[in-house]
Amino acid sequence: MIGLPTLPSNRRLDLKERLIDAASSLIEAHGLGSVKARPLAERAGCALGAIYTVFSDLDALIMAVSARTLTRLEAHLDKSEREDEASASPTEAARQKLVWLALAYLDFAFAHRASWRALFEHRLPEGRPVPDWLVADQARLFEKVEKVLQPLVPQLPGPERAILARSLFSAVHGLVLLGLEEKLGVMAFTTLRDEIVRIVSAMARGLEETRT
Amino acid sequence: MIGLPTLPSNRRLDLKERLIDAASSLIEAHGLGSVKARPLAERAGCALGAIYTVFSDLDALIMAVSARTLTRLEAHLDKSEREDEASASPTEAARQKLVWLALAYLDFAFAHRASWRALFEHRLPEGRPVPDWLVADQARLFEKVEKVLQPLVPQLPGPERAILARSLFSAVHGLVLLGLEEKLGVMAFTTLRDEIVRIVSAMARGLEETRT
DNA sequence: CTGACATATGAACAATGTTCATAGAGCTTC
DNA sequence: GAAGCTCTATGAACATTGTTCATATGTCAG
Repeated sequence: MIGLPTLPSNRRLDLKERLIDAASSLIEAHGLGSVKARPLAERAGCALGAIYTVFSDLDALIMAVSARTLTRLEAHLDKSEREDEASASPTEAARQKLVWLALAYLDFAFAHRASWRALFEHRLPEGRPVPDWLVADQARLFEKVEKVLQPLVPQLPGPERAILARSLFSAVHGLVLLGLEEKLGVMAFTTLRDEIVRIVSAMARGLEETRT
Repeated sequence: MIGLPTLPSNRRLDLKERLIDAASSLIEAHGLGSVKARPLAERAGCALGAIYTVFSDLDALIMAVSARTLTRLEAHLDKSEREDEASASPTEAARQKLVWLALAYLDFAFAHRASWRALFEHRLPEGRPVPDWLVADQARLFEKVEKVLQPLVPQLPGPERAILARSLFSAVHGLVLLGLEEKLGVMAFTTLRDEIVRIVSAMARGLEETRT
């Protein structure tokens, strides 16, 4: 066997990494359903049983992939926030930011379709709770919206704003989800973009009216 | 023998019905993942192999369940439309109808959680196309929204209105989907109701503004 | 009643996730 | 470097699934 002598813990981490990579590329190539133990072992260059020395089962591996995808998604959204511009008014700027955030979400989903879909498609066996760290990772997405939302509805109490943020996120998520859903005939990307602009703008305007 | 174009005797139709019932109740009780061949056969009171005399595979059976669920959903939404009231203006009435439609969607999803979820959770193996009749069944949902939408955006050309209807549906779908998503901590039903009212109203108002 | 066709059956197969007895790698001690 | 000890990696074996197919059973015309 070639390879430099590595400490056991390094080897473990390395294997973990390789398995996540293998699962990622399988998902991206043929969807969540193609994550099978034997192909995974082959791609990661390890024995079948080795998988279970670093992950308790395939679900745990898939959640590790999800965590990585969420990190990348967050980074992608952060990038979009930096593209600020001077705007007429603070509410105008906030509205603009909301739209950008939504478009960035669409871009990510489009560019990494299968991985993004796997995030929501994957379900744990009945009765098994989602780990707290994964829930927290997802909750951070809502917080991003919440921050941008602040100037639009300044009078709204914090908890209600959190709920509103979740709702806005959900609405955009629905647009992207069904827009890219092949079951319904995928929408043209530019059409989808326009629709997101239209709906998010409409929501933002509608929200402003209720401000007082 | 390829395909199953056998003559539909009464016994066959009966078995088909029983299998759909069995699958339905399994889904409602323990989710899509619990639809397994052997329990199905037992519940339907038939032999294992009998399943494959009326359905080409389990996916076909699940799609039959989906068709039934869609029919019920449609009926449920139609009921909500009849609850009309005299309103101040035509646009006011349309806005109200949109909200009712969305709330009816939420009610159905809440009352038949697992079946409703199965509608979107189920995925065919890669490369197998969704049958046209199922696509058509789903498309009818969009049409319902489209009809209600007409008075709100009368100047919009037909095709664009169809797209807008799909977008509105998608947004509401997203709200319901993530609102009932246990992965994220389910929202209280009344909160979710309020949020749907808020968001749909906001969208409707926002759309009206762009009318001219 | 008999033969010919149709239908139902469940044992057997293939694909899959997971386990575990075993082989072997790495480390310590002499 | 040999011997012993611990910890890891291995893949054959098992359990659970969807699906098939040779066979048993039913049906009905003549």
